[in-house]
Amino acid sequence: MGDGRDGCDRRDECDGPDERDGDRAMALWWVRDDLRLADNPALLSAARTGTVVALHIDEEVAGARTPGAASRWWLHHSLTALAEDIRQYGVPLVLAAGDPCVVVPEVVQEVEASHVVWNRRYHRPHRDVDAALMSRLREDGVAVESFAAFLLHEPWTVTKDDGSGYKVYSAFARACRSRPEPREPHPRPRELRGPVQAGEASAGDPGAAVAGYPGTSVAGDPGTTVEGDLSATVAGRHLSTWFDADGFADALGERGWLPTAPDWAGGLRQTWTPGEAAARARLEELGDVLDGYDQRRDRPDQSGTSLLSPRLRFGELSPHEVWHRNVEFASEAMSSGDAEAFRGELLWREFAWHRRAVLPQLDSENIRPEFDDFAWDDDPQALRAWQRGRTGVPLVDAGMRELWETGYMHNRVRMVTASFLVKNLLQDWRKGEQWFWDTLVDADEGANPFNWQWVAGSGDDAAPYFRIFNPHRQAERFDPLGVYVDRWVPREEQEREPIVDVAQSRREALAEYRRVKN
DNA sequence: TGAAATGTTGGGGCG
DNA sequence: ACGCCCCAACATTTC
Repeated sequence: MGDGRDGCDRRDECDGPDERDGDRAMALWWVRDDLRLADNPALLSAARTGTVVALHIDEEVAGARTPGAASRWWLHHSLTALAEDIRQYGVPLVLAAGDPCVVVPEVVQEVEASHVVWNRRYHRPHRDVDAALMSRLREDGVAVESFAAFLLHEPWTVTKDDGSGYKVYSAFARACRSRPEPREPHPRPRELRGPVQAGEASAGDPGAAVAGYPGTSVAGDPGTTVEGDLSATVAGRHLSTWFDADGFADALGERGWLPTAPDWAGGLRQTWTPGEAAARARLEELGDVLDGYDQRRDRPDQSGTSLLSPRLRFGELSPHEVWHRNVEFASEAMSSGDAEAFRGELLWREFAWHRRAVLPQLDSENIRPEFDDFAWDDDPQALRAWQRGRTGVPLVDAGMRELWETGYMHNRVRMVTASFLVKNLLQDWRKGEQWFWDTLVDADEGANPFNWQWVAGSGDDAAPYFRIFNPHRQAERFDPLGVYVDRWVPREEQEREPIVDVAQSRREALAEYRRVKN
């Protein structure tokens, strides 16, 4: 674990597919936060190796949180989209649950996989699981490889001269920019083969695919035959389940990731289409977004942000693809400030993960220990009012309602609402972090706790404790006509009395911050 | 990726 | 014409 690389080779740069016709190797692609076909080095490697089976695990990992409710909603639909995409090739997406160190070897045995691949992740509990699993599989004689795909710069590749990591964003960003340009994105696999041939599996009649097995030549593609043992039971189900859209949907539904009573996901459905195709469609609009981005990204009353955060969170797009698309637009007569500002946002995401990789307690412990003394107010009513957008402060309420309704909140409003919870309501930042974790579709183990500690002032290179947003002033500056607030809060409600005196509570927060500092 | 408090300056009203 | 005061506008300091 010391070097943080799962002990594997670096194979970020994949050459073209191996021409190994007749190679019947079976590769298991463990799908995590990389729900895409494009620029997916693990999938590309699996496709070059031979026949591919995909696996997604509802994981129980000590020290790592399960995704929040909004993220589960997203994951449900994005997995559905992915399963559909790979079913075209006869590649099944197997769903399993439990400890990966138990589940993966089981699935390997069931599908007789000779290779296992995945793209690396960076939260320490996850890295420990991946490292343990890798050794275990290798002991069993299984070939295992992991790849870099989630970040432009893996945390341990950006270091100061003494080999340690960065704690200050500006220095980190400078170091990133002085490194070699991130690699170009890989194409989708040119060939992708599953145990069942394309056409058969997606024909809507799983029985036909199963009946054709084994050893049946598939018309139109005489070079390949159906292979694998469909009588096997994978993750408690007959293998044919995973080739069948309905069978897959049933199994996914059993995870219980969609809300039932009440169904709070209506706004999410209206706002988002999870899946790689929709992600790519949005990426195509990046040129429009970048025009004036430097100024407009701060304006919640304008659609000036990229909306790519959940795409990156779930890996529907790779950061490499986003980065290079940005560069492409930047070279097209775009004011360089706009493209540069957007790059800065991508690097901020990298920085959050750079810190997270060495701070497994980032979501639970103050990075600056003096904050352990802070006398947070424990007021469930105030917390509730904040969560539901009933604080009586229009911009705060607008943001919290946007979040509840859509699973998203404009970035500037995130800063304002977070500052308000911590520095006006004096509630512990962890309560806000937990709420965002549960309600944001882009909640990320790196960015979410990192940004909360940044706002609270308890992180390194955080906003200084005295930097307190005045929500009225922020509304004046960034939503001058009240367009954003009007969208989320009815006019008459905007006249309500705030639950807290903004000026007074600010002074109290400053006094408390001053006390713990000394 | 702040905002309030405090300090400075300069124009204009006025005696 | 001059000094004084007020205060807006801007700059600096402080939290």
